Amino acid sequence: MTRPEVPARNPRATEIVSAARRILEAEGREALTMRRLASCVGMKAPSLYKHFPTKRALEAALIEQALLEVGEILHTALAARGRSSAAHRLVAAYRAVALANPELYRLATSGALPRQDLPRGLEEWAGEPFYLATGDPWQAQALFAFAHGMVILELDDRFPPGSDLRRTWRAGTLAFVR
Amino acid sequence: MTRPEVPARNPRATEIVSAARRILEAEGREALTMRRLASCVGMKAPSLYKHFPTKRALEAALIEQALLEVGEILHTALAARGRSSAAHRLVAAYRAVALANPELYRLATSGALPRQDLPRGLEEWAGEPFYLATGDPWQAQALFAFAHGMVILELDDRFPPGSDLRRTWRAGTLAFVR
DNA sequence: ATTATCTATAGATCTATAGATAATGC
DNA sequence: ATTATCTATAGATCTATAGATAATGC
Repeated sequence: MTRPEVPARNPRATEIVSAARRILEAEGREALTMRRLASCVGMKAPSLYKHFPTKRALEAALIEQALLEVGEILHTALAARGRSSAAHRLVAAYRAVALANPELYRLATSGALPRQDLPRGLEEWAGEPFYLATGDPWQAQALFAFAHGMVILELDDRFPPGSDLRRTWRAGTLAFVR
Repeated sequence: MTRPEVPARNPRATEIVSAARRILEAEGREALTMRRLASCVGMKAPSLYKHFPTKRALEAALIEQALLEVGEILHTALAARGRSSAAHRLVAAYRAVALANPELYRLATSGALPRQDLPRGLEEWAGEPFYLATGDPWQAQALFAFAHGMVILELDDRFPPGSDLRRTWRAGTLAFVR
């Protein structure tokens, strides 16, 4: 599978998406309003609608970025062929990219995916490394579910305080490798 | 660990929580507003504040119910000692209770837990079966992360259409049992 | 006396559209 | 001529408080 083409955006739209991402990461999803975003790029809220038809479309652009970056990192990790197993490299990369962009990760993975507004094949391409690493669709989905569960529980601070998550990641990944 | 005591609530407060749960399951988290809830129990929104100091407190009451029910079902599944392994019984019960109450599950597991507003020890008691089933804290957390990941991805329709999730659950659970 | 309820309202938001005006590109 | 912007505003919400009034329990 080859990295899907994403439609090019003009500079202003690109700037808007960057600003949206900064607001999202700095202040969370609730803070990302059309007014706040507009003021961040030096315009008024109604003007944003010349660049994105709805707020959903803007969020879809952020999700597109997230999937592209995650896919890129996972494919790279898989291709690295280090001394650790493919599954280990994969989940380590997955955790790293998610924790580096917690709010973007949350936005991209919680709730329904706006598949209509996303480039065709992007979702599949981003998830492909799990299939390549395990060679089995069910193992792949299960490993992905484990990784997502770990990340989202970690981000939401759902594990008992003082948990050694490094060991938990290892225990889970080892289960799949054996 | 024994099931923690939860503070008793008077009939009116109980009725309010039940109505909140009905709204939540029927129409989702967004629909659960103080006004909508009030009208559902035949009062005006400001009157609710005589029973719950804030909306967060009301949500905490719902989360308390969720944790109690999940804990109950998991402990029961573990105690059942059927022909399948403890881990298999556990995740099957987990999936069943979550899918039967999808919006409540989402409310109880997404975002930070309002630990201040929950009975002491409830969270630990609800999660205990994972520790009992695996006998190892890291395996327990990893199995829990897998189960939560599966459930939330399933609820959010995140798996490719036509996925045979029964097989995915089996593949993941087997990984931990071996 | 206490409690549960009401009305009225403060004080904030939001997303999105209509229509006018300024700037840009042929 | 087209595009990007603005102002003004429609049309909805929300949570939560203040203070008045009715119902209940001693």
